[in-house]
Amino acid sequence: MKGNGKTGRPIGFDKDAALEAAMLLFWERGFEGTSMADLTQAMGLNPSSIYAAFGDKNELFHLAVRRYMEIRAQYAVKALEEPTLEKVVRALFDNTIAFLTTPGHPPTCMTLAGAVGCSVDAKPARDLMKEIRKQNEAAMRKRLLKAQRSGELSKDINVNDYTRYLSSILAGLSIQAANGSTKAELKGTAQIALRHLGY
Amino acid sequence: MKGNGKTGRPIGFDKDAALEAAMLLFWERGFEGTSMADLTQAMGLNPSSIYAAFGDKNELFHLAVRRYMEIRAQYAVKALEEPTLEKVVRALFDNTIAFLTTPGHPPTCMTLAGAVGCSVDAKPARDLMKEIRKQNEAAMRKRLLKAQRSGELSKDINVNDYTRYLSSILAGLSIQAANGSTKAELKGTAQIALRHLGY
DNA sequence: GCTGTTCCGGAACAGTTATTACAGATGTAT
DNA sequence: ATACATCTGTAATAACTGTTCCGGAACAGC
Repeated sequence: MKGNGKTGRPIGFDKDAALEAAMLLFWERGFEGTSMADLTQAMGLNPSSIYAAFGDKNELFHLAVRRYMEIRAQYAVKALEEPTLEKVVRALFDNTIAFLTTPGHPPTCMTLAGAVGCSVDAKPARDLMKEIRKQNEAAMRKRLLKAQRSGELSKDINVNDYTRYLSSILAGLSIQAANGSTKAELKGTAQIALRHLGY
Repeated sequence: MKGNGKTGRPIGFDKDAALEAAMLLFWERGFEGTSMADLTQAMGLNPSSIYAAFGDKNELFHLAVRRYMEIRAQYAVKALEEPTLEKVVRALFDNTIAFLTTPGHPPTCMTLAGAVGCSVDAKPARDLMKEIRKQNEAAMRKRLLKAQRSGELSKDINVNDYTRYLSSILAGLSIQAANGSTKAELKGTAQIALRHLGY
């Protein structure tokens, strides 16, 4: 890592593709359930190449999660950018369900599959998942506060509680999907949620 | 396992206490995050004693989960036994929150901490968790169907969707608690949920 | 007292874990 | 062409994985 990168033998593989493969494997098996041997196979690389390009397992996991957030989890960010509160909430549900039922990746949030219960060694990974879940919630809260200021959300409502409520339902949907619920079933669940929310 | 158990050296430890220790460890660290070495230490037993008394790691996990369901997770069963639908729903939230905030054990459902994402070796454990989550949901559905027959729940409501909706919120609360939410925060969340449910 | 059965402690097992060392290959810059 | 920097493949590392084996201890029934 000390060179200027303009000399020496250049890297012989697609770094993005390799990280994508690692991300998908971590997503499916979690941090602890994914071994370096699994990763070498899925990424098509030797251990040394992985360590040189991405660091150790923890750093690789970090990078994989970052990639997940930037490429896969933008549906939530996009939903919060909708102009009205109703559109925001509807988009949150629609996008989440579309995300959870997209073929080619596990039907769960990586933040739940990554690590919930885990060994002491994997605690950093678990804390990272927790941190991201809280960040997502904070982004939602920010949007709901804005809606409250604009009058779309009653001033009588405790935004913190309301945020946690919404966040809970969405996390619950992820568990539902992991349980094997179909897209139609998830939509039915969301419809009831939306009705109860007044939409 | 061939003897009649009436002869030979008797067991020298409290089987229930040992299983309780194993259950707590699995609850906190999940199936994969808990090693046999961890278990021998927590249970205060040698490997041979564990294998003789409980079978291998998979069987021990099964027994631990069974103990969890019988001793720790009865709050959900009890809630469903309430006489009216409103009392059932209120008890589901109250009991769940009390459960999640009880000191002495992790602030999550074992069915979520046990295994969500995991290696292929741990798939049986993950499937067991999924199976139990679905069983819990089936019990809720049964109670809601009864409420619909008695007229407490509108016939226009799709009970399957309604069950999944309730189940989702409760699972979401468990994630909330794992995120570090306090009892007061969980109660605030539940209050909004109850209001939206019409209570 | 024996005899038979079971349990206990600890070492040993083969396989896997993440990680690194090393030799050779492959490129760039001069 | 030569020197240098980096990457790649393989093999080794030490620690840990779940599981089993074995000598001896501890009990029940006779």
